[in-house]
Amino acid sequence: MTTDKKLIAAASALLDAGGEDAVTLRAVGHAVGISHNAPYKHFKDRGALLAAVAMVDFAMLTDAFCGIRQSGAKPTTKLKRALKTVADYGRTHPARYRLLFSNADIAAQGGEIEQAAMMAFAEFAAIVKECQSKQELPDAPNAALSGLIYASMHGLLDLEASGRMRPAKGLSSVGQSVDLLIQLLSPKA
Amino acid sequence: MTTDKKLIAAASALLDAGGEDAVTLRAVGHAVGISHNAPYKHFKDRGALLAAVAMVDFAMLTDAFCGIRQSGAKPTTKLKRALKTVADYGRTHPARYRLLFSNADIAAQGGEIEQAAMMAFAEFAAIVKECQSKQELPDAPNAALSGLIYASMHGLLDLEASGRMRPAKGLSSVGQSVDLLIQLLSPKA
DNA sequence: ACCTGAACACCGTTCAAGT
DNA sequence: ACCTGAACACCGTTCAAGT
Repeated sequence: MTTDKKLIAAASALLDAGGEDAVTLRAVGHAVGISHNAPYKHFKDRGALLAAVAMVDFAMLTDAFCGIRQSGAKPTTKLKRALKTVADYGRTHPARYRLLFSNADIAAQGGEIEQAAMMAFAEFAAIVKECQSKQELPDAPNAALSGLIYASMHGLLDLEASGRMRPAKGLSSVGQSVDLLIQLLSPKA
Repeated sequence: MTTDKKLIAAASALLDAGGEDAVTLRAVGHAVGISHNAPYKHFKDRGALLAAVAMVDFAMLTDAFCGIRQSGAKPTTKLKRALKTVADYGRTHPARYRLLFSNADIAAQGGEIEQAAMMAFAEFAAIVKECQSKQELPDAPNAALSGLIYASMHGLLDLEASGRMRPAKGLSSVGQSVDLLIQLLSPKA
C-alpha cells in the first residue's frame, strides 16, 4: 500500500476511534510510522487529508446505493434500504459521516469532493424516482423531493448523534421517524 | 453588567464574527478586558461558557415561539413563521445555531441546557398540535410529528450551512423545501 | 472573591537539512 | 522525491501568587 493510502486509512481509523479531534498529524504520522510533518509531502494540509477520507466514503455510499437500485426489490423497499445504509454508516462512523455531510471546510474544497457527493446523491435520487414512477411517492420535482427526504434523514441523524433525540421528544428512533415520513409522504395513504 | 454576562456577550459576538474556532479564552478575555485565564473564575471551562451562550439563545427561541403561538394567525401560518424564525436565526448566526443543535459537547452537559432545549421544543410542538387540531397536519403522534418536522428543518439548514445545498440538487432554497414538506404533509392536499 | 503571569502539554504549519 | 528535527505561533488548562 502506498503511503498516501496508509495515511488515509490511518486518519479514517482515528476518526472512528476518537472523533475529528483525534486526527492530529502527529497521531496519523505515528500510526503510519513517519514523522508528524511527512504527511505534507502527500497532502496539502490536514484538511486535504480529511477530504481524501471523505472521497473514499462517498464512493462507498455511491456503490451501495447503486447496488440497492439494481436489486430486484420494490421501489419503497429500495428507498428504505438506502436510508438504512446511510443511518448505519452514520451511527457506526459518526465522525466520518460528519465529514461528508456537516463539515463546511470539506465541502468548501469543491472539485473532486463535490463531484463525488453529487454522484452519491444522483444514485439516491434515482431510487426516489423509481418510487415516484410507481406512485409510491408524490409527483413533486425529483431533485427537490430527493433532497428533502435526504435532508430529513440527515437532520434526524445529526440530532441523534449530537444527543438531541431524547425519548421525551417523541423521537424514539431515527428508523421510526423515517418510516413515519415515508408513510406520510405516500400519496392517498 | 456583571463579568459573567460580559463574557457570554463577548463569546456570542466572537461566534458570529469568526465561528467557534474564534472563541478562544484569550480572545474572550481580551474583549472583556481581563486576562485569558480569568474566565475560569466564572465558568468551569470553555465548554461551560459556550453552553451559557446556548442557554441565552434557547430562551430567545422559546420566547419567539411563544409569541408566535399566542398571535392570532392561523395555525399553518404560525408554523411557517416559527420555522422561518429558526431559519433566520440559523443563517444570521450559524456558529451559534450549531451550538444549540449540532454540538455534542453542549448537549452532553445536560441539566439546565437540556431543559432549555426541551422548553423551546415544547413551544414548537404546541404550534404543530394546533395545526393537527385544524386538520392541517396529519393525525400522527404530536411529539413524533413535531420532531420529524423540526429534524427536516434542521437537516436542510445544516446542509445549507455546510455548503451542500447546491442548486443542481434541486434544493434551490431551504424555504422552498420547507414549504414543499408542509404541502406534502397536509392531509388530502 | 477575583485576577494575573508563568508554565505545561498540546496543536498545525514551515523550513533548513539530510538520503 | 521523500523524510526528519527544530522551531514558531498558537491553543486550553493549571497553579502559585497577588489584591
